[in-house]
Amino acid sequence: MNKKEQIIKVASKYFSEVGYDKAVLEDVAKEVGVSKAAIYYHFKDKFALYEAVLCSRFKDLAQTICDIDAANPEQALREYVEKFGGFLLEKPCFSAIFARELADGAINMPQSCTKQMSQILKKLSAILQEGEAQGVFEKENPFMVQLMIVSTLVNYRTTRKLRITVMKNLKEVKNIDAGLKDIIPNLANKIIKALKC
Amino acid sequence: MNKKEQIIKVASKYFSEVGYDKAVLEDVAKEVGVSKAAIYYHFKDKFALYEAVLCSRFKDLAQTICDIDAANPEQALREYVEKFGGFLLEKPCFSAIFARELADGAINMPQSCTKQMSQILKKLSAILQEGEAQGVFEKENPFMVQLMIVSTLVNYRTTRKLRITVMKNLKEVKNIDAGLKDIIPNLANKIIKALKC
DNA sequence: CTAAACTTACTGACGAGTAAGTAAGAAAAG
DNA sequence: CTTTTCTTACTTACTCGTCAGTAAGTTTAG
Repeated sequence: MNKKEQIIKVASKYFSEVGYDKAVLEDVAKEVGVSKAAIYYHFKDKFALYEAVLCSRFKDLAQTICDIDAANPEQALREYVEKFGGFLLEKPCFSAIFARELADGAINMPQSCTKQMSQILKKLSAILQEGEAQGVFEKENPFMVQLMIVSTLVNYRTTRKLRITVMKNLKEVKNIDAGLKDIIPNLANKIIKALKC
Repeated sequence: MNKKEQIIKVASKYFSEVGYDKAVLEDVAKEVGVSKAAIYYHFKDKFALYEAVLCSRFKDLAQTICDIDAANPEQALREYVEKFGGFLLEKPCFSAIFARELADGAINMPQSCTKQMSQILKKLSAILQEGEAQGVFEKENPFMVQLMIVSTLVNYRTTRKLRITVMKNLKEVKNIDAGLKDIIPNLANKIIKALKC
């Protein structure tokens, strides 16, 4: 791994943990073992570094999603959820970054990333339409379905500590929580069930 | 409305629009028509102002949710989604604030607010358990159900512009999107269907 | 009159970004 | 071949804008 990639990786961690505004390039630099100015050697500015983080992740995610090729719409939708969830498991920093982008309305998201998001939604929309055409799924707003999947997954990741806090306050929900990995198949089942005719 | 409440209201708008870090007290002060120091007269610091915004909203939301009293679990769950969504419609600034808190894992959320969140989840958990006991609903992780409802609703609100951008990129999803108000009953139906035995 | 509710004019910490420089290696010139 | 020049990949030591917070004072309301 070259230095530029090291910078991207460490920055990705900071953007994830503390968000864009609180992520400080001096901290990133120290952890990589370079000076802050070295980061400016490789990236025009802080935002360019953030873009580098975002774009590589969205590119990989879109590729993962567009590679879905299932025998039927139900299986395709299951794979959609599983592939999405699997990606979040594989890239631990991405959930929080994604969740913050959703929460902020993605107003500063580079166009290449919104393009990838469009491709991702296109895939989901195609699955839903095929399901509808085959009489397997009811017609449904793909944006709402997308958010039921995506925001649930990413926020499930980001709210881990919050859930523990909430559980401490309540007796009724003890030992009910699970990790992200465990809810992926569950969520897939629920989304499919919600959509089935 | 007294000055303190005006400050809370305007601050709520800024916290919603640009997030905590980017919300600048000088801007809040100008819009209220006071000096920044006057804000410090009423609130200890910026975070205390944020807490005031958060706590009043969560208190009202928890009250709204805990007042749900339906004849059966299915109706109760429907009301849960409708009341939650209705609250977000009534308090336009709250969705983005809530979404950012979820995305950040609510690590700085005051205890009184996490307490209210616990009460809200307690209500949902009770509805789900009653539904399970009556053989109406399958057993399900209440955190996941909560996020399917809450994160979908709040992020539906925050991603309005993003959805327009995404729609511009795609031909297949034209004229499919809807406002938050329109998806509330739809989401309720889908959640209920997903959970029904 | 007093206390509450403000004001102006700051201070100082923080962090993004930069100017000027250096070291090492590669390429070009003689 | 050796020396000069150029390039890449950094470095230190800043600058400067921003904004949270504050001191000292003034104004307003009761």
